[in-house]
Amino acid sequence: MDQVEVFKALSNKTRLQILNWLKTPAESFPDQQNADFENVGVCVGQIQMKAGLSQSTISEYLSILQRADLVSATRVGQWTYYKRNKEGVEKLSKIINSEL
Amino acid sequence: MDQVEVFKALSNKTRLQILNWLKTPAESFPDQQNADFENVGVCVGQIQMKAGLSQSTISEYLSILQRADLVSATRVGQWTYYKRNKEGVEKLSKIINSEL
DNA sequence: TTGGCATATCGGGAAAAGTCGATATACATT
DNA sequence: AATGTATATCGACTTTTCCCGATATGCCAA
Repeated sequence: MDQVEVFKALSNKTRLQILNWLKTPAESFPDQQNADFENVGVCVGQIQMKAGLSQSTISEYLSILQRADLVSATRVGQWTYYKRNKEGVEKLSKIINSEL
Repeated sequence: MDQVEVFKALSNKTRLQILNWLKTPAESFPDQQNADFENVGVCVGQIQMKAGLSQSTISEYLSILQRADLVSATRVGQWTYYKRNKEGVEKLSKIINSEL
């Protein structure tokens, strides 16, 4: 894992917010109450609406977070669901505690 | 504390290295064996030599780390000694564990 | 198979970061 | 006072990031 890439992914207010929303999706996205999105995640459109930036920007932000192993994506039909990647966040936490 | 500013400070290979060096200065700077720099820190020149970038760049990098509360500085005569800021790093660790 | 959504990718303009050499400042020594 | 040394700041240039609109792709329904 490239540590710099992870910190770059976190160097943006909106991306930090997204990660924070995905930590507690039920609270952050109360409108979407159909699926068990605790397991699948939240689709791009919901995140985009809440963030208030353009669709292309949010799509790119999510792939930046994914490349940093901070979220994972699942495609279902025409939707892509993103969820927090526990392992990646824990790895980051360990790096900070052991190296910084 | 501005979280984005902290992550930006960490979004650079050299700055990450510096922080890592300052975690164990005795091992990272074996040449400088006079003072108790465990308490005071390491002067800019030593860090610059080890990093291999220009003096102005390292000076700026150190002030970026300082603004992010990751290091602290002490001026002694014509030298400025930088050391790791335990509190700042711990605060960062807590943010990651509670918000991301 | 055509049209409509959801998402991804592309191209670009503006702003910020990376990095340098030159210069300024501040302290120490003679 | 003059010189030397350590660090900080400035100005400039290049590279990267931010964020958009436009377009492409992939999937679904009629």
